[in-house]
Amino acid sequence: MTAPQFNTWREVQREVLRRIHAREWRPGDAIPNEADLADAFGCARTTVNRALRELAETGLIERRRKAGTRVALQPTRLARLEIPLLRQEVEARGQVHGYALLRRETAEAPPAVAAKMGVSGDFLHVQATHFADGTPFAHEDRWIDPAAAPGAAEEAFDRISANEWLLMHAPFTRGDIAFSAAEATPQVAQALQIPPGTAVFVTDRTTWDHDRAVTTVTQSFAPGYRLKTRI
Amino acid sequence: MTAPQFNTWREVQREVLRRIHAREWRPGDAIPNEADLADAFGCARTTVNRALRELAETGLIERRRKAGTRVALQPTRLARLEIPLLRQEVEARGQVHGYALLRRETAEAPPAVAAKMGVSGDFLHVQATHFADGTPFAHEDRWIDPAAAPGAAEEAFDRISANEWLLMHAPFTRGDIAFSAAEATPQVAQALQIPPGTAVFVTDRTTWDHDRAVTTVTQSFAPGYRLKTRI
DNA sequence: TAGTGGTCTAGACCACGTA
DNA sequence: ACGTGGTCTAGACCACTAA
Repeated sequence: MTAPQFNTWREVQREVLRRIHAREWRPGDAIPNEADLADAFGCARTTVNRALRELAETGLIERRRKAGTRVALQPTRLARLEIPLLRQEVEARGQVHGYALLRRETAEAPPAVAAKMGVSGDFLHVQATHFADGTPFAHEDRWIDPAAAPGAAEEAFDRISANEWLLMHAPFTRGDIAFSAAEATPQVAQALQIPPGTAVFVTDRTTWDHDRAVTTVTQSFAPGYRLKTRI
Repeated sequence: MTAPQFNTWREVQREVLRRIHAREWRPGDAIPNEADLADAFGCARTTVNRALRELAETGLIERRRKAGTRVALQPTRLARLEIPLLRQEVEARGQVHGYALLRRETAEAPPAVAAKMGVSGDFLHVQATHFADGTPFAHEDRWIDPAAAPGAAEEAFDRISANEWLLMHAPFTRGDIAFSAAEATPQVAQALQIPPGTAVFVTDRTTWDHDRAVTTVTQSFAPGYRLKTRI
C-alpha cells in the first residue's frame, strides 16, 4: 500500500481536520510529530508545520516543544471578528448610509472618560447618528484628545464621521474593544427613535498611538442589531 | 552605510509596523516587493513573506499578486475573540463556578429553533444557570438534536453543563455565533435575579457536525458583563 | 506577458521544556 | 539530555492578475 499524497498545506490541514472530526484522533490524544507526519503524507516538514500551526492558532490543537501536539481537550476556540466602519457595514447590507452630527464641542472629559484614556483636560466631544436607508442605525458618542489627533480641532465633522476622519488622519497602533448590553439613555433613545430604557447593543472602543490614547467612543446600536461570527 | 539586519520574521514585522506607524509608509501607499525587502533587510524572502502574510491577515496591509502590497486605506481590522466555556471564563476571574439545572425535557422544537437547526422533531431541551461565587452569571437555554449527539438522551445534565458534555462527546466542525442585546424575559430575569426587562447581553450559538446541526443555545449574561478584545 | 505574491523543498540550527 | 516544535535559508516553480 502506497502512502497517500498530500502535497499542499491545505490538503494536509484538511486531512488532519478529517481525522479529528472522524475521531481517529480524539480530544486529548497526542498526534504524530511533524517529521513522521511529513513522512506519512509524502511532503516536507515545513508543509506539515504550516498546516498544524494554523490549527493551533484557532485553538483546535495544542503544541508544545518536546511534549508534541495534542488535540485540545477544552477548545477555547478563537473566532475572528471583523470590525468595519459603520458606513461600510451599512453599505455591505445594500443600504444607503446616512450621517447626522448632533453635537460638537470642546469640553472637559468626564472622569470615566479621563480614566479610560489616562489623561485629563479639554477634549473634543462629538455626538452623531448613523442611518441605514434613513432609519437610525447607531448612535455614536466620542471623545478625542486634540493633542493626539492634530487637525481634529479644526474639523467640523458635519459631513464625514469622526470615525472615518480619524482613520485617515490619526494613526493608531492598537485598540481595546468591549461589547455589552445597556438600557438606552434618553439621549440615545431620542437619536435612535426608540423608547428610553430599550435594550441596546453597545461597543466601547479606545484606540492608542503607542501609549497615548487618541480617542474613545461608545456606539449604541438600534434594536435588532446582531454581531455575527463563526468558529 | 550597511544594510540594517532583521533576521527573524518578528523583527521584520516589527520594522514594517514601525514604518507604517511612523507614516513612512502611508495608507494607500505601495510598499516594496518581497524580494526587495528581503534584500534590504538582509534575510530570505520566506522570512519577509511570513511577516507580511500575518499583517495581511489582520487587515493592516493588502496584498495582491502582480499588484504588490499596499498599506490598507480603510483597515477593516480583524479582532480575535476567545470563546471559552462559561466555567473557564468564571474561573479565569478567580471566582468559583456554580451550575444549577433548571429544566430538562424532551419537547418539540419551537419553529424558530427548528428553522435555525434546519430540522424538526423532538429535541432535548435544557435550561440552566451558571454562577460566579454564588451570584448568577449567565442563563443558558439549549436545544440538542439527540440524533446528532448520541448519548445525550441518557445524560442528566444535573452536574455537568450541557456545554461541557457536548464538547467531550459530540464533535462539531463549525459554529455560528451572534451577539446581541435583549430585554430579560421573565424566565431569564428570575434565573439571573434581576427585574424583567433589564438589558442583558446575549450570545446565540449553533454548532454543526458537517451539515448537521447538533445544538443551538442562547446564553443571557447578568448585567455588567462585557466581552473584551483588542485590535 | 511579465511581475508579484503563494507555496514547496531539503537541510540546517535553535529554543524550549519534559523526563 | 534529548526530542519536539520554531524558524531560517536558497532555490524553485506556480497562480494570479495588472498592464
